[in-house]
Amino acid sequence: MTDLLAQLPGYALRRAANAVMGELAPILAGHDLKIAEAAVLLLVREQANLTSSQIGKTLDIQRANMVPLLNRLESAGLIHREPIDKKSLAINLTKDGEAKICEAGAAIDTFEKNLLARVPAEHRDHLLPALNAIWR
Amino acid sequence: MTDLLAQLPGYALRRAANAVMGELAPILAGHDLKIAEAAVLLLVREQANLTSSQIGKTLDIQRANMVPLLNRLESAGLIHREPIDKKSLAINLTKDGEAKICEAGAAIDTFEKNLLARVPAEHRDHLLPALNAIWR
DNA sequence: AACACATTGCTATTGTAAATAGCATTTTTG
DNA sequence: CAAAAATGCTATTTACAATAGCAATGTGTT
Repeated sequence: MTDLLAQLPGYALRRAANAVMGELAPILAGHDLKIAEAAVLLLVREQANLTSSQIGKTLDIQRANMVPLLNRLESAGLIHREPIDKKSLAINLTKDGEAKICEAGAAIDTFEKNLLARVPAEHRDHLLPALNAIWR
Repeated sequence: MTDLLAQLPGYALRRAANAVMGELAPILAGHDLKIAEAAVLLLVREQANLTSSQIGKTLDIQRANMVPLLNRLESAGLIHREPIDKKSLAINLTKDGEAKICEAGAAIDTFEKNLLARVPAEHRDHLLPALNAIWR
């Protein structure tokens, strides 16, 4: 029908991302996490002692918006902030945070597998490198 | 560095879409259009006499949100609404609307070409079918 | 024809994510 | 040491999408 729009990579990208995030959000909501929060937890698990601004730079979240995000994770007992020097704070997972991202991570892995399964086999291995080439 | 996140297709999709829309928005803003508005104009140009709800279904925009969008396009003189029956309105481009989407469409085409050019040649032709398989 | 039901376009409101601007403190650098 | 940059934060604003409800019209069934 509207093949015109589906022939524009930009539009397809927009629709695909909306669709996928719209599916992922309720899954993570089942773990009481938002998408951006899960991304922070994954990153913090991989790399210890990151500061708020380092996380923000990596995930493309502005400093001002990191504050309420980290506040929520901290008051949920998932992370803790520890002073590095008199200016910076190291962000690390708590025990609860490790457990949380462990179970949520499993759900994400399943989700990602299902996502890739939707892509025809001949295109599947090209998706990730193509996407990463666009933004990295 | 954070290869973990870049290995998740869902995350790469999110970041790529954000990056691309973040680049497209100011280009369209130069034509006094938002992304969703440009999509409507492209659709309406391709298919005459669509109703608001048909456009909404095609572009995945809710009826309630179609109203201010179409209002803006109409008051900008780009579209006009004409009664089909006593309930429905046909949306069509005005002369100005045709001119607008003609010039904006050229900018979009250039943008899309540049977007594809970023993708390594061996992955390029797989991007669109892979994305469309995800949401269509 | 009469009825229940769905659709259309709309209003009004809410919620949420992201952007902007500014500030005090601290660190870095030239 | 002085100027500039970085850090974490507050407060505000903007943009966007979601929700609920409504009157009018159209559709389908019996």
